[in-house]
Amino acid sequence: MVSGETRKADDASVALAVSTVIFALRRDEASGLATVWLPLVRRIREPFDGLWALPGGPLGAAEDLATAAGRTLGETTGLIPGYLEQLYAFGNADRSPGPRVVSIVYWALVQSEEAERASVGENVQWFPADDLPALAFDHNLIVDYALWRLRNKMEYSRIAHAFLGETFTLTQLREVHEAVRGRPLDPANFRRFIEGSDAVVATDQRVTGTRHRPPRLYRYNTSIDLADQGPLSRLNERREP
Amino acid sequence: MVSGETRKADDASVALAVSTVIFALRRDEASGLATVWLPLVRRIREPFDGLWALPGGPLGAAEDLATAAGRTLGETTGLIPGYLEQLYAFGNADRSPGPRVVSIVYWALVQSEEAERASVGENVQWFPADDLPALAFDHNLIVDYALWRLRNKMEYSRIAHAFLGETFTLTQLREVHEAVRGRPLDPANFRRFIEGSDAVVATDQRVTGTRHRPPRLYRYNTSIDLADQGPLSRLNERREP
DNA sequence: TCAAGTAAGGGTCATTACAACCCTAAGTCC
DNA sequence: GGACTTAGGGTTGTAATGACCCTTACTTGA
Repeated sequence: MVSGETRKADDASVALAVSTVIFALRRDEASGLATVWLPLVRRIREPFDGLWALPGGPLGAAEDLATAAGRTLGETTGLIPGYLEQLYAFGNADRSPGPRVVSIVYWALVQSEEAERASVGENVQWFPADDLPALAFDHNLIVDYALWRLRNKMEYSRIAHAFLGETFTLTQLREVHEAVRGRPLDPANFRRFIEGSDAVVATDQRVTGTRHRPPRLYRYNTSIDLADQGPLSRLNERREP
Repeated sequence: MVSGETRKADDASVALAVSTVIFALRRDEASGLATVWLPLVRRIREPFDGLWALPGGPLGAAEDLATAAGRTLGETTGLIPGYLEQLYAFGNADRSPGPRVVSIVYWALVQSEEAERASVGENVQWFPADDLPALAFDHNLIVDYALWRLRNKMEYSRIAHAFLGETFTLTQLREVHEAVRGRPLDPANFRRFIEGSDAVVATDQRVTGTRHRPPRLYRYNTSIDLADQGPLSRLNERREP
């Protein structure tokens, strides 16, 4: 008959971790097509010593969850995401051998240029999101879910610009959608769709030096953004069958 | 450079709680219209002593998160939900005075008849979801978010039957949608929509004793359900702007 | 200097989803 | 038997979407 907010868990050995699935796009030199990649971190202790895992770490004492996700991501990979949203809390009793771990997982997007700059070494590497090796814990499941959320959300939301810089052409924006959704989109229809939603604002600049008609540069319409995540805003989710 | 899955939080005083927002429909005697209600539990200790709060409790040592949500819900309210899904993990550092609490919140639906049977007393009461008093912690925010998720999901998903019994008429199903979405729906269009999706299967039974043409009873098409929650199934979410 | 090549950017048209609306069917009630 | 009520089926107009076409404006190569 009592709300349990302030009771402690009976078993104090439940550890709380925060992890982040962060995506960037990479262009394949051969085909010219972009695909979705993510950085993973090699574990250097048991369990799953030597396997690849999501970047993450423990929750700081006075730290919000999203802050912890950003901080641990930065500490392990050096990346600063342009978009960050809670994905799911994974806490099945059998998801980890040894002591019980509940992971609150975030998913994030980062610009390609930013991704290039980030530290990569023996213990941090980028992998193609739909062709991963066996990961530590239930992290394959987590990545699959995050990838599905990304694809789903790309269809109704305005997150694509988090993969791009300040300004971009509609073709670049279309290529982001094509990379995530995995199929080509009609350029004319895409243009009409984007300009119909006021997701984007035309600048008066154009890209010169291409071998064709110079495309106009666009900027994201930040007057709609406001807050973009979680329970504070209703701008961020929509459907699934 | 290390995945933090098995490290403990620096501050062991972070408590992990599981709470549930559970909705049922109630028909207003006067207007005949149904609205969304939820049960709350009165707190009997500090902080927020005497205020109403969501049912919940601590996570058991070897217990999955959803199991803990169902268990604590049953212990405090006696309700057994027909639908249960994770909502969000609330963990802002300032969401509770005193020791740090991270709450993993679930949302659930229960049949009206089941809701009637459940224990109600001085410390458990039902409230209309749109018109709540000031609740303990950030629970007003949580309920608002859950309500928004319910309304959103009702538009693309097949969860409405969780408010109803084994069999039901299309008018009953339509009234559920109307109650949640808060506006009347065209009966003919609704019928076509539902029969077009194979969400529902006609039985050969009809309801007799009404003062009009006897309506056919339907049953939900369980061959599509399979799993319905979380990362294990892709059947459960969709859009938001 | 000019033709070929390429993507930008604007348009049309057929198909489809959906909302508004109408009409008949099949019971009960008086 | 006639009025009343909801079930349940149909039609029509409109908006959204995909497939496709055409012109524009630049670069490149002959």
